[in-house]
Amino acid sequence: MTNILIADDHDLVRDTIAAYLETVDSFKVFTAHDLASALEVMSGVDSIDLLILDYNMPGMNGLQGLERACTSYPATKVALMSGVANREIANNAMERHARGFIPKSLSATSFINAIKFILSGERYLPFDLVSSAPASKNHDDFTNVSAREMQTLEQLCIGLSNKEIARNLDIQEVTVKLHVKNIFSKLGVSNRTQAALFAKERYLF
Amino acid sequence: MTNILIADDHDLVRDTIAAYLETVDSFKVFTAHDLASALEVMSGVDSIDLLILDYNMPGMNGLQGLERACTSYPATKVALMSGVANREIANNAMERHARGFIPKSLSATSFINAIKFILSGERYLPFDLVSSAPASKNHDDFTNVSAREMQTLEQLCIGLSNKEIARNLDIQEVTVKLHVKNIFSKLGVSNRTQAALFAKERYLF
DNA sequence: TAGTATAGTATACTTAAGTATAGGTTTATA
DNA sequence: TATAAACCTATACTTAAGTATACTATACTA
Repeated sequence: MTNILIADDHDLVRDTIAAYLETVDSFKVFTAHDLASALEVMSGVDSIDLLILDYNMPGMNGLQGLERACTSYPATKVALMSGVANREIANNAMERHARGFIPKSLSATSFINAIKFILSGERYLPFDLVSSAPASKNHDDFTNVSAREMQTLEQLCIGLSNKEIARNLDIQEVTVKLHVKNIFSKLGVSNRTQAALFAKERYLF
Repeated sequence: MTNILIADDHDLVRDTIAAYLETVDSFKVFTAHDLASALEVMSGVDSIDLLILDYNMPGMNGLQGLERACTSYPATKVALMSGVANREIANNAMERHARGFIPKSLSATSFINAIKFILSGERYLPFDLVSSAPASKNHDDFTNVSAREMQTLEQLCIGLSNKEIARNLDIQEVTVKLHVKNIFSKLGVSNRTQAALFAKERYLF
C-alpha cells in the first residue's frame, strides 16, 4: 500500500485529485489544507511515501516550506505542485531536493505517470521547464576578491573599459587598473576577457 | 490498442523489452533489428504510435536515423534509447524533435512510466540528464560572420590575445585584428570582451 | 602599538588592442 | 569575363590595457 499526502488550500482541487488518485491505483490518500496541518498528518501516520505540496498555500513561504518538509521527513519523497509553471521556481525547488515539480497544467494521465515516476525513485521535471536550465552559482573561487574588486569585476563582466568603470565607481582609472590586475592574479587569469568568462561560467553575475 | 515498434540490434535486449511491454499493458509490440527494417515495418503497419530507436544500431548514423524517422512518419512519436546516458546526445536528440530519451539504465517501472508519458503527449528526458542542460544554440546573430572570422571568434571566446590567435590560425597578427574588427561591427559590440560574452550568451561555443 | 589588509592616487612605462587606408590573392557567381 | 566577397598582408597610427614602484590613508587585529 502506498501512502500519499496531498496538501493544497483549494478544497475542490485537493479533493478531486485525491479522489482521482484513489480510483486509478492502490493509493491511500491523505489530505491537508496548509503546511501546518500537512506536517501534523505526517507525524500521525506511520509512513507517507509521497508528500505533494502546493506552492501557493498558507505556511509555505516560498520554498521555505518545502525545505522544512524535506528536512523534517527525509524518508518521504516531497514534490512541489504549482498552478503557474515557473521555470525558476521549478529549478530552485529541484535544487532544494524536491523529488519532482508538478505543474497543474499537466493532464490527468501525465499526472499519474509523474507520481509513479517519483514513487519509483526517479525525479520528475516537465521537459518544457528544463529546456534551458540555469546552473547554480559557485562563489568558492571569489572568496579572496575584495568588495571593491568585486564591483570592478561586475562592470568588467559587461565589457566596459577601465575608463567607464572608473567613471561609474567614481575613482581614477589607475585605481581601476590596480583592481583589475589584482582580480587577474586572484582568479588566475591573464586578461579581462578571461576574467569576464571566468565569472560568467560560475554564474556570478 | 497501442502499437509500439522497438528497434534494437541486440536480440536479447529487444525481445525481452518487447515481452515485458506486452505483459504489463495492452501494447501491441513490433520489433526490428536495424533502422532499415524498422522503416519497413512502419510502412507495413497501419499506425505505429511509438517508435523506439536504439542509438547504436546499424543504419542510425548518429542522429541522422532519428531525423529520418521523424520526418518520414511525423504522426508517430519517436524516442531514442541508448546504453550510455550521454547528456549531449540526449539534448541533441530532443532538439531534433525526439519525444523522449530513454537510457537503458532506467528501471523497468520507470521505463514503463517513460513510455506512458511519451504516449500521453509529454516529452521525457531523465532529470539527471538535464540538471544543467545547455540551451539550444542561436546562430541567427552570426549569419554574416565568415568562416575565418568564426574561427577567430572561437579563440577570442577563450580569452586568447591577437598574437596567440594569429599563431594558432597561422596568419599574421594584423589579419587577426582585421577579423576582430569585422566581428565587432557584425555583432554590434565595441571590444573583444563584449564579443566573447555575446557569443557565450548565445551558447555558440 | 606594530602589523596587515583594503583602498586610493601618482608617475612612468611596455605591450596589446583597435582603427584606417591601401593593395594583393583566390573563389564563386552573375 | 567582370564583379563581388572572402581572405590575407603591409604600414602607420591612436588609444587602451596591463605592469611596476612608490606613496597616502583608514580600519581592523594580534
